[in-house]
Amino acid sequence: MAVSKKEISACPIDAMLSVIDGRWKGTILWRLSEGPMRTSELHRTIPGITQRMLIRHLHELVQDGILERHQERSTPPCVRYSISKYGLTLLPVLEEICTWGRKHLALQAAG
Amino acid sequence: MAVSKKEISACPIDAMLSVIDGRWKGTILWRLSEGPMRTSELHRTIPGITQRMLIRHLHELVQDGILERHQERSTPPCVRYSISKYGLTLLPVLEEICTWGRKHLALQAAG
DNA sequence: CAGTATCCACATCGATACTG
DNA sequence: CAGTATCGATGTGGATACTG
Repeated sequence: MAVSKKEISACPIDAMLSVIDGRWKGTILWRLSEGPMRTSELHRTIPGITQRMLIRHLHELVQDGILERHQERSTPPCVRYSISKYGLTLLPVLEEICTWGRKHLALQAAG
Repeated sequence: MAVSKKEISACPIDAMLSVIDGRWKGTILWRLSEGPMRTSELHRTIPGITQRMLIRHLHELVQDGILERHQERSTPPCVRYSISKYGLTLLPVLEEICTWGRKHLALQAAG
């Protein structure tokens, strides 16, 4: 869109959507809601995602305060991502979204 | 995105987001939650939206069953849009999204 | 392993002009 | 007034190769 959702927007709905908007962010949060994970682990368990998009989305989520990045200084490097305390406040909302979405899919299937 | 959110997706979150995704859909639903409105009325009260995008989003929302379109056969034509019974089930979720978004904006403003 | 750099494809959106 | 058609801009994501 011409006005990127990344811009500062006065609309609270857009503000929230901008955080979870992105092809894979929902899936990423879903996986991480089960516990911290390494980058490569996420990469393996999310079919179809490219490394570029994975890293990109992870960093954006960190930027927004939703995720935390823990790096163990070692060779080769080991980075773990987890949902931050702030990110936890997002999960109930995602649940609601998911619930509605499930019903919507069921209705679509029914015709 | 390459895989359009309009595609049939097995992910409930994407399913819900695809319904409200679109530069202006949040705002449109917001306005219509206060009551039915004519196309021109919406056009006037949503600053910056073009006629094309307004109509486009309205029709998509009708397609998804969220809105209802009432046409009075007259010259010139008079069309009113309102939130459908099904669309009403979406509003509480939008409220949740909005609430979280408001807090998020407040935090951003705080730094 | 984690992350970056390029390059490209495509969907969405905006501007404008037009129709019934 | 409600809606369509056309065209161009651009943002987002994908493929691939590369670095520390």
